[in-house]
Amino acid sequence: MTGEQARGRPRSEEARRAILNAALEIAAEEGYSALTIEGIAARAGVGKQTIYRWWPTKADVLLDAGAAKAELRVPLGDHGSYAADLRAFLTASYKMANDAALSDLLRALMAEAQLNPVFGERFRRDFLERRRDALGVIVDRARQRGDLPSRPARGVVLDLVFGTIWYRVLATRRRLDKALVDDLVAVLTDGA
Amino acid sequence: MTGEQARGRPRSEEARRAILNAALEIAAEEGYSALTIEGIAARAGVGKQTIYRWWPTKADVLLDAGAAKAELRVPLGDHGSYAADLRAFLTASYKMANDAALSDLLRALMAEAQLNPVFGERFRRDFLERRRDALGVIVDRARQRGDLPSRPARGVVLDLVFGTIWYRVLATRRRLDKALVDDLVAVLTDGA
Amino acid sequence: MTGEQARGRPRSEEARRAILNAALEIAAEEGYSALTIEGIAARAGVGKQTIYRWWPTKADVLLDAGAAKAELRVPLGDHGSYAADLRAFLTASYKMANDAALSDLLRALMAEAQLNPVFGERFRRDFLERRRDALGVIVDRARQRGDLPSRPARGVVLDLVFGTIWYRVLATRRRLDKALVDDLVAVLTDGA
Amino acid sequence: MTGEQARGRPRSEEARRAILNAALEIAAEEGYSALTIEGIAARAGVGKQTIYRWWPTKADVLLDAGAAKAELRVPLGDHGSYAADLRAFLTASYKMANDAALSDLLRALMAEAQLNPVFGERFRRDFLERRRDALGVIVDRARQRGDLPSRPARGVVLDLVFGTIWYRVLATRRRLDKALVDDLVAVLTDGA
DNA sequence: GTGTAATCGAGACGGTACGTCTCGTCTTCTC
DNA sequence: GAGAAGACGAGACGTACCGTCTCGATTACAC
Repeated sequence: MTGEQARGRPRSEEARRAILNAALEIAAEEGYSALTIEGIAARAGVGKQTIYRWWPTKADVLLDAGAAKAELRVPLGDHGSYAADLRAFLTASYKMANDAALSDLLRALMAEAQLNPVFGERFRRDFLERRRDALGVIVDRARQRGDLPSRPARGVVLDLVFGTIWYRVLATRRRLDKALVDDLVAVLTDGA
Repeated sequence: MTGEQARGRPRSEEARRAILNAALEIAAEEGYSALTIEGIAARAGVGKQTIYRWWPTKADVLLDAGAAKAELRVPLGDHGSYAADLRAFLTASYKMANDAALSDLLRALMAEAQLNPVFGERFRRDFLERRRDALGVIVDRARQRGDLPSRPARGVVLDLVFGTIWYRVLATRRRLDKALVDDLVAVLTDGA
Repeated sequence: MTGEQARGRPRSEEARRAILNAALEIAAEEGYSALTIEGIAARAGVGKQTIYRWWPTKADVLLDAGAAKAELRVPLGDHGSYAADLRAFLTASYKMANDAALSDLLRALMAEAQLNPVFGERFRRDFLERRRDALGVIVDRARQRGDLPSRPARGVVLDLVFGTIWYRVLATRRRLDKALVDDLVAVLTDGA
Repeated sequence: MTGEQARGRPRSEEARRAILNAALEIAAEEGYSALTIEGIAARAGVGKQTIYRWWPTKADVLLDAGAAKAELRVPLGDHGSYAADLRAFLTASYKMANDAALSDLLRALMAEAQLNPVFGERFRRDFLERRRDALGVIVDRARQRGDLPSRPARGVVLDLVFGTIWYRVLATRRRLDKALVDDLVAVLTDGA
């Protein structure tokens, strides 16, 4: 019996969309730190309570709003070799990271994850771990192919790839480019 | 004679110390997001204006407070080889990263750097770049020794090392350990 | 049906009363210059915003708080002659002026009216003019009776009566007494 | 022997003048409530301490600054009769009261006198009582001449005259004019 | 001339209140 | 029962002034 019989007025899909759009717009136009629940409610033409009823923090609204857009852009198709798979993954990733709106969003979410431990946990589980799993598929496939160098360990590969990307996004603010991809692939595949 | 002639009552060194200590204490006890200028002022027994006079944001107070402690813990002595230098640097770094109070501080500052672009610029210049320069010394020394693999490029080495460390601190929250150091050294020195 | 349909949570009558009481209490206990919006909010157990939402300045809070008490104490009943009406009005007025709490309130409001022109306009319209109108009724009735001396002009009677009372309250701080009432009545009725 | 032998650097007459001028200028340009000790010091090019050393409050600075100007404008010459003396006094007074800058100053000082009891006492003693004494001379002279009506009592004459003037200045903000003077003289001299 | 002492401009100090902003909750009527 | 509206208690923000303090520099008189 899945069906708890819904009673009363059903949730408004229109309000939901208006909230997510408003959040993305404000974040894009004025920056994440200018984003407030009050502002979202005002722009969406929605009561504050409607937001609080469905999302615990403004970061969750944003995470929800950004989910569809960022999801599934990463190709996991088999390109025949570890190096080729890696290259495809990295290239797709750096296109995301070089999208200013998207990287601003990610930086804000990562920041919020540090400041709010409860959101941090959700962010890690719902976003970061999924990304790790995606790259993990590539690594596991390489291992099965016998394509994977003995070092570094599987976990370290993930740390190293995502660490480098995130560090450029958060710290140096330099664009990710083909040279970086080449170096990372070389390093992880024994310079083949 | 650099000396701008000081006019008026000189800055109180006592107040400065009280402010930095109070900030560190509150951040340690209650977390960065519970840190407020009002709280610092109250605990330090100081007027709020005295804080605003010398620091633009609470993050700058913390950066200043943490500066002395975090500085110079990194050994740049010559250990005879690139691998040995790297290992020493990484070992020292992960001891810092595994210090809970210190890593909490760093996570908060990195978060704030994302939310406040002006502080971000200061954080990058006054902290992150200095750390890069330190590791840069090791890489440059290796190049002179003829010890440095052709790949990855100097800049990528820095991104990769700091990226991995920061990612563990910010994203996976897993301790840095000897296995990680070993893998990083292996990867960067052609698995020697 | 005047009724603008009220939307949202209605104004809290309880908060309103708590604010007015707190303001009067603080003014009475510590004096008008020790009265602050923060203090009122704290004593009333109310957010500052709730005060700012409904009153522009602390003087307006006090004016509102004092309104009910000061109102209607002035008898306008017909005592048969101009002299008798005047005497009744003056006697009632000086009882008000000799009430320490009330005269402190009036002095503070008159002072604030000088310092803040916008409040001054409100004070004049909502308090001073109403008082003038009350005495005006007595003067007009005397004129209809044929009881009114040709001099002074109607407006000057009001200036003279209220001027004398206010001057004692503001400047000499001497109590108003029966002798003053007798002299004023004599002067205004041709010493009858 | 008045002469305490002055030791140390003597008081700067230049600073004193600069302070009084600055106070009058700011009060005239921005209004009394925008007048601050900091503002006076800044405009006068003077340290705040120099103001606090010589005047207890900003109202005292203003009282001092206005003293010379307001003083002695009131003629006490003998015009031969009580009515003529009164008329001369009132005419001079209403010219003062109709001077906008001067009446703004007086309103501010009277307001401050209500809010700050210590200044109030000084204001009463140093300004209001002197004005009463001046008019008192006229009344006393009338009594000696046998010119004075039996009513109202001497004190009430003063209350009534100054009360009416102050009330117009503080409350109705209407200009004082010849008609008022005529009515007051008539009322106080038995309509002679 | 060489103290000694009080003044001066400057500006930092510990405080307090300001008026605003946003939080997350609540209370109403409407759909 | 969900939603829009908007008032509520709470509390931090950054600013403005308060009145005090601590500097170095200046200016008088006393020795």
